[in-house]
Amino acid sequence: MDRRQKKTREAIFQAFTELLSEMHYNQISVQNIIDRADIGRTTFYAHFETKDYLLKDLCEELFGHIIDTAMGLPHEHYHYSCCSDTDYVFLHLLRHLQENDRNILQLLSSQNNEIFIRYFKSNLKKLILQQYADKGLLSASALPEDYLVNHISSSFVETVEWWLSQGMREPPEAMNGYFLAVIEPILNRE
Amino acid sequence: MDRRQKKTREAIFQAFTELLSEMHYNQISVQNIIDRADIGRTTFYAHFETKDYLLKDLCEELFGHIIDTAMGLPHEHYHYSCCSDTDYVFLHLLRHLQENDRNILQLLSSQNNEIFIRYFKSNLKKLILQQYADKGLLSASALPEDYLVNHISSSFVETVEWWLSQGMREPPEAMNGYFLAVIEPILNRE
DNA sequence: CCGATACGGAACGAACTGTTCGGTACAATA
DNA sequence: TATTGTACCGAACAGTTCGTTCCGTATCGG
Repeated sequence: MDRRQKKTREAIFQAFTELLSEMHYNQISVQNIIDRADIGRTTFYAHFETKDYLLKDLCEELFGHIIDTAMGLPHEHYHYSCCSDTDYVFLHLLRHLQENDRNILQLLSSQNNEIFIRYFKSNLKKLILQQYADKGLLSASALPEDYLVNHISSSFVETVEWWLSQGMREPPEAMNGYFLAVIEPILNRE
Repeated sequence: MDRRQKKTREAIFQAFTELLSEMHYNQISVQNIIDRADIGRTTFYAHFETKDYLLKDLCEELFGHIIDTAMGLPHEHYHYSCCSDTDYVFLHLLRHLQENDRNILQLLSSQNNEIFIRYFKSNLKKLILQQYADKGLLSASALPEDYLVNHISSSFVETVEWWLSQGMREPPEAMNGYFLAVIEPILNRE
């Protein structure tokens, strides 16, 4: 990709991210983004059809990246790791979040968190399915599988939200413990 | 309150509710509401400072009403009811929803559901606190109380969301069962 | 019946949107 | 180095929405 193009795209993402942590999505105008990114009006529309598409692209970059690395993780590590895959994957996710990659924490705890929570959750479901469904952990329960998958991914996301709302005082290991404490009793694990 | 005022307010709520079930909140303009409600521009702004405040008022009417009746319920009924309060309150909520009071279902399952889910959840937390915390059901666990309250209210809301996404095929009793199945194992109930 | 007040309609300046056009700066290639 | 394509910029555009103002009319409660 052209250096100029990449630079502009980054500038837009950066400006947009800053604005998102300052005000609500609805209140942000394209003009705001243009001014903050210091680019021409035409340039913005050459990159993104609309503000909604910009949001969509940003979210796909953010959460697609995080979840994909987490999904690829067990395969790389399972030779060295003695503990259960599922335990490790969520802990890895929490640690990854703590590193605040691409300012994802500001976005998740901003006024706009609902937007990002939705993307986060929908990406998580794929991961949950890979982690649990394949192993038959969901099958023995009387509950529908998709109800359980939804419950588990929601519970993880809320754990993260609660973590943020508390100022991330607790270490990732503790949060992983909380999450497993509300999930494990439901699963079919003998 | 003046009849005219009440009538206008209702017309605005009605128009707004219709529009919300047809398109996304962001896409609705004040002009849309005015046209649909068939009122003057000045009149709208005499009632609501902005579109956001209109949404806020609508949500407070909707969820405040539902939760308040549910919170008052056990006191009215506990003389006649043999089953546990907590079991009954959530079942009552589910039945209440099924009756589709004030078209609340359209709103909860529309493109705008995130908005209403948030209000729903925050109102639910009060109810959860009343239902569980007073009885010491949350105390014995190693988990923080507000983490648990958040988890329980989120789980209920997601149960409702899942119910809607399935077209509400299952009866309220089944959904109540699902909800209790993921919550009961965590609680301190002997 | 009368004073208060809620409603309606027209018009306003300001802001934002998405597009067009012509000119400039930069990138890759030969 | 010269050329060709492409990305960027700036100004301007018509169209829409917003929130407010002013004034006349209709309706309410007492």
